[in-house]
Amino acid sequence: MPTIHDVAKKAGVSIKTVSRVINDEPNVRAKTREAVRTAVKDLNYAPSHHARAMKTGRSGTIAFVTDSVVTSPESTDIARGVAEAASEEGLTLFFLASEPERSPFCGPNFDFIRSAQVDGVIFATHYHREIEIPDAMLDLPLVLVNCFEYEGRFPAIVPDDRLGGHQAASLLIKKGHENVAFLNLPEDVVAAKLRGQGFQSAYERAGMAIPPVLYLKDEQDPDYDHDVQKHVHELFVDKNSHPSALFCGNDKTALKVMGVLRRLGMNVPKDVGVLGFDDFKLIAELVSPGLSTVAIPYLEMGRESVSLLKSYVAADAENRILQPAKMQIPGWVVERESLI
Amino acid sequence: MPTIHDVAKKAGVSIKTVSRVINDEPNVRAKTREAVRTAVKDLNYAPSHHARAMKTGRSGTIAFVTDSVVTSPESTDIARGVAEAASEEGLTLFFLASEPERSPFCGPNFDFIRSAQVDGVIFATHYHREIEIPDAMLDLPLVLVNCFEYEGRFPAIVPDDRLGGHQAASLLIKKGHENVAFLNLPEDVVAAKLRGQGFQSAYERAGMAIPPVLYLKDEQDPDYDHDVQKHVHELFVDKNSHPSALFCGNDKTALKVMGVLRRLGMNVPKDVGVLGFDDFKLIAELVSPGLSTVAIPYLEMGRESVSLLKSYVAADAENRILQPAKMQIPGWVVERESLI
DNA sequence: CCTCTGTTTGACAACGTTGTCTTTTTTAAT
DNA sequence: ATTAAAAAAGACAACGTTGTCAAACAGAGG
Repeated sequence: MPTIHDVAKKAGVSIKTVSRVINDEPNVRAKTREAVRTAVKDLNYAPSHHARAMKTGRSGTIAFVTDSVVTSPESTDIARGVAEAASEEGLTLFFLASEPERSPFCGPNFDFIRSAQVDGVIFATHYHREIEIPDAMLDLPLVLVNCFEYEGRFPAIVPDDRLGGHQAASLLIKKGHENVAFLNLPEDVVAAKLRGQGFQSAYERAGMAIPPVLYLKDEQDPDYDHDVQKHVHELFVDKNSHPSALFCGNDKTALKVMGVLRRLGMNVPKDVGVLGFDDFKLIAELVSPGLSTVAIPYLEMGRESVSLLKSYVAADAENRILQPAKMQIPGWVVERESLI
Repeated sequence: MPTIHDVAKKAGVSIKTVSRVINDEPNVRAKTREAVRTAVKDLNYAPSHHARAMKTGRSGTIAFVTDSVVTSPESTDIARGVAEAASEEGLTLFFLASEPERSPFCGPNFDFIRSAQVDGVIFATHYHREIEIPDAMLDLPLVLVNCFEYEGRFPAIVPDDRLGGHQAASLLIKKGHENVAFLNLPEDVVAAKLRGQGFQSAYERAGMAIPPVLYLKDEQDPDYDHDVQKHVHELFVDKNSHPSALFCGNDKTALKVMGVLRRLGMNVPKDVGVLGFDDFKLIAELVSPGLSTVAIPYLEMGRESVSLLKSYVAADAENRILQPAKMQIPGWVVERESLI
């Protein structure tokens, strides 16, 4: 690899002049600039990232830390958004995986973040939840995506799950569904609670009977399939309450539910409407009938985190402090064929 | 951020001694070592990645370049495998996205790879294809995943698509399906050609009539849905050839096909069997009936690429040359309920 | 032609490490 | 106690940049 010295020698100038040219600094004669440029081309010179970072203290890199390596649809979209936006902003991404059990900012990851002088950090979780961040992270611009800290010391970008539940309910109400049920995510999940609240509040405000919210087991649970089946059977067979529509905690569950309903001899959407959550297109668009669902813009949340981080980095450089805020990102309803 | 000098002063030793301790070098007295260790802890010292990389020439980072930011199931699994394996090996990942149209190793990405002194590069494509690599990349250890170079100058890890097609056909034959059709990927795709060959050769060897291979339009094509429908209609309505099973180019297509069949009033698997390709679990496991499909271990391919890269980096360090090889990774059949 | 600006260029230190070599200290052997 | 050898510790340069400051140069006005 050629260095700045090689370029300087080839162009017959000092290294400082080369430095000026490659950084587009003023006070270089056009002719000199040209000479340096050709030398750079000829030698195929690329300035050393490390030397630069060491001298200037900024590396032009940000660390993207995630608690599960792009495994859920949400985390995949967040990662995509972050990657795309970073690339557009000229930032390079360090991709760090944290073991889900441990705190994301301890051990090798944390050491690395500190040693590598990253300009900032984005931490994303694969489901909406609260997390703990060690004090040491206060030194560095950090943006949270799909998670938040209780004390609110860091800016966070989270989906507005309460609104999402409300939107789902509003759609159901608009379509005249009075007898419905919500097959929600597990109760200990932040999103589940919020969506449940939003869902019920919409029915309450409409002056209608408040529909039940049922909590399913975790998707990872080996009993998950059976649990879904059990709940659907309870509603339609045991209790025979026959709701006219089911709102599901996510699209995957919705698909499972549709399978169970079909096996019970019921037609979706004619006999029962089904409404999902997340708008995971790969599923929602593919299945027939197409799944109506509440969309959450995870990709845009990822993108937003980069531009938010940039503003924090900029503030940091000027020794200003930006008040961290929690951004609740609204979703919207996507109507396909599974609910009429 | 404290530096090695701060630690040295605090521990009352020279910087070189600190360096020895943090690098686990010998010839340091236990007591001294302990003193340094506590100073490191107290000051919360982390050695500068950049200074180190500059001095030693190795950065402990590898660049993961992909032509589409984790958008297809394959690329997601490859990325996961790479990320996991890299983390286990103590390597840190640079995540670079290349615009699909342009060569992956030009422009900012390429410059970055050169300036950042990465120890090696992994390049993955989101579908199996041939690519061109500029000569300049010969300087650096580079492993290709899901793609290959015509000249074979770089090691490549690709799925054994011919075998995959063969395996699918063998299963169909074993189950007694004589009248079948292959709704393949678009003809210009490498994988399509190979799978088609493997598929037909199995029937040929069995001394049976060679079934037709039909090529679908690209999934991105706005006419894709219609194209799938057209082909299925042709087989079952127009020509009335009524195959007993359909082998599909990927799981997504298989799902579409199942939808069309259902609308035609046919039951899967009783009236027609359906076989997919890729074993994209999110789809294959979720849908009912569960989709039988040919699994390709993309995750393991990603993992493998990291260990392969490591051996190339090691060889490079010793000035040895490893002969690049194309690894054809075999898949296997996963039987669920869509084919009897 | 000389001086005074203002522009262009260069010399050198510094960033935080590790490698090389030297010096000091300890241990072992006489 | 003396000496040789081995072990431990340190001084200093170097990696490839950029920032600071000083030097050289060009152009304008007298």
